[in-house]
Amino acid sequence: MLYFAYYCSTFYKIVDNIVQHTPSSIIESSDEANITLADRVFAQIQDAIVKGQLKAGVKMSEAELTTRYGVSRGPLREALRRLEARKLLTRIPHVGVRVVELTIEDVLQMYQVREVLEGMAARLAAEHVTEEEVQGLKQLLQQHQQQTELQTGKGYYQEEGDFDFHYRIVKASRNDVLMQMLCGELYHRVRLYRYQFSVTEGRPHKAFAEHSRIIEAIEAKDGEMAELLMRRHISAARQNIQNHLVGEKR
Amino acid sequence: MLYFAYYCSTFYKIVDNIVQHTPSSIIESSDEANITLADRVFAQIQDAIVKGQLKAGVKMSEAELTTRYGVSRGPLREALRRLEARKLLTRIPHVGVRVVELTIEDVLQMYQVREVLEGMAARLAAEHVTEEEVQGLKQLLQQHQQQTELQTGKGYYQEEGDFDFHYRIVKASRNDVLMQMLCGELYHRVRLYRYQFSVTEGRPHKAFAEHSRIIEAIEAKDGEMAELLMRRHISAARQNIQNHLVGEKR
DNA sequence: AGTGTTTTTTTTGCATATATTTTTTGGGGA
DNA sequence: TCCCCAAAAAATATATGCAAAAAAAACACT
Repeated sequence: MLYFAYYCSTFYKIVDNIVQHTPSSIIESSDEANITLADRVFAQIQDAIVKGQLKAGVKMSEAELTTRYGVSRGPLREALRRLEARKLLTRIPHVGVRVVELTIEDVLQMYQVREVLEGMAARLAAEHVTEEEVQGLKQLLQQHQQQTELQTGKGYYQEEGDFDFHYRIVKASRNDVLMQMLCGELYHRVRLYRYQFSVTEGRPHKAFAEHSRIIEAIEAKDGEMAELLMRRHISAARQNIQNHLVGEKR
Repeated sequence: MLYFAYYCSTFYKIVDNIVQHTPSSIIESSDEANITLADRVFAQIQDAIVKGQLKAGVKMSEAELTTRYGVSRGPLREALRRLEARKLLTRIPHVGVRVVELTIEDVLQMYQVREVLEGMAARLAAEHVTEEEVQGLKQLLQQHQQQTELQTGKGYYQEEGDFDFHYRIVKASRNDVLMQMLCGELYHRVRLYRYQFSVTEGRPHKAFAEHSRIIEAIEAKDGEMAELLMRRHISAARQNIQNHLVGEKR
């Protein structure tokens, strides 16, 4: 039973933070359906929202969701409350919930916050990273390079892969509060934006080079430099968004 | 009905973020009980946790809570899910929820994150603040001064008043994402820590002087200085905690 | 006496039924 | 034709009942 509790918290980690190593079936419980329905449907709906299967702004009636996901309204509502707390749903009492609609301002603000938080993460990562983690990062980068060169899996690098990179650095920071803020909240909304605006952030090669330098700084235990590079990296992404999206209203 | 929606979102703001201007009855809906029970009990339990009425680590059985707060288990469970999402409760499936227990490491990490986020908030506030907000901050500071001098309301300044100060600066930053992260999540846990560790952060005069200088920098639209001062302010608080608490285990 | 097992009890998880509230729709009047 | 009001329909909010799992207690055995 202690084992059971541990198992559950592990599952949570997998669901809550982006999982890179099993990019296909994030949702399904690996072994048995010992997880509560509320947890399962929470992960399912979150995934559907973040991947754009549930479009922004659409009304999500409870009746429809219960039939689609095969649960009763009790656990469904618990899941909706959690998604609401994550700002993936907006809810009006007695009216219902909708998939959140992001504005350009929201996205830019998210990147502003990411800039400071991930800068901090990079600095801390440089201080606390282990040799294994550095090797893992290098290996990941190599995978990205191959995929970029081959021009296959273009989407992968720009989505899961990118988040994988950032996720690992945050993890290496050894600050759980930071980890939760970035991986448990912001990342989901950032992923959401990519679908809502259907943007493909067309600077993969540049981003790749930036990732490479960040890893170098971390490996050299140069926290100051790692922070600076990471901030520039995210700032560049933000300006890229700003250039592309400002003008197009919404 | 549009009015209704606006009313609700306003209520949310009041409940979600610390309210200073009506420090007594945060929980109760001002007018009528048009708010859902789940929302009300969420605010009530959060308040009880943050104020230490529900002690850290205690098991909270649903049956007990339903009788205490006079709601059925449906809305109660919705509230518990939201509190779980806020990391104020920890939950083990099929076992139950407990009030979160903070470790020293948690608190120090929280202050580390606060340092960067509130530094950013101060910088942005200096860029976006209005004249009215500056006057309001000065007025607030004056109130604190009086209370500090008279040695009355000592508790007020150290709790609600302190958060009020920080809250206003974050609000002046005009970044809603930042606002939500600090006021919607971190602050609750920071408040919680003060009760769990029953610490009175014994540097009120210093903190007061620091607040004063931060306001000056903001008024002068010196974002860089405001950020620096805010970071030092929070860093000092963190080191104060570290000095007092490290050694005492837990 | 202590430990392991089984039974009982309690608690959480889930589904359904009832009650409010909102939305829609239809009718009447200007 | 448009607008307003009322009644019906639909959706959300809440409470209750049932099932399953975990905790507690009683029992048996060594």
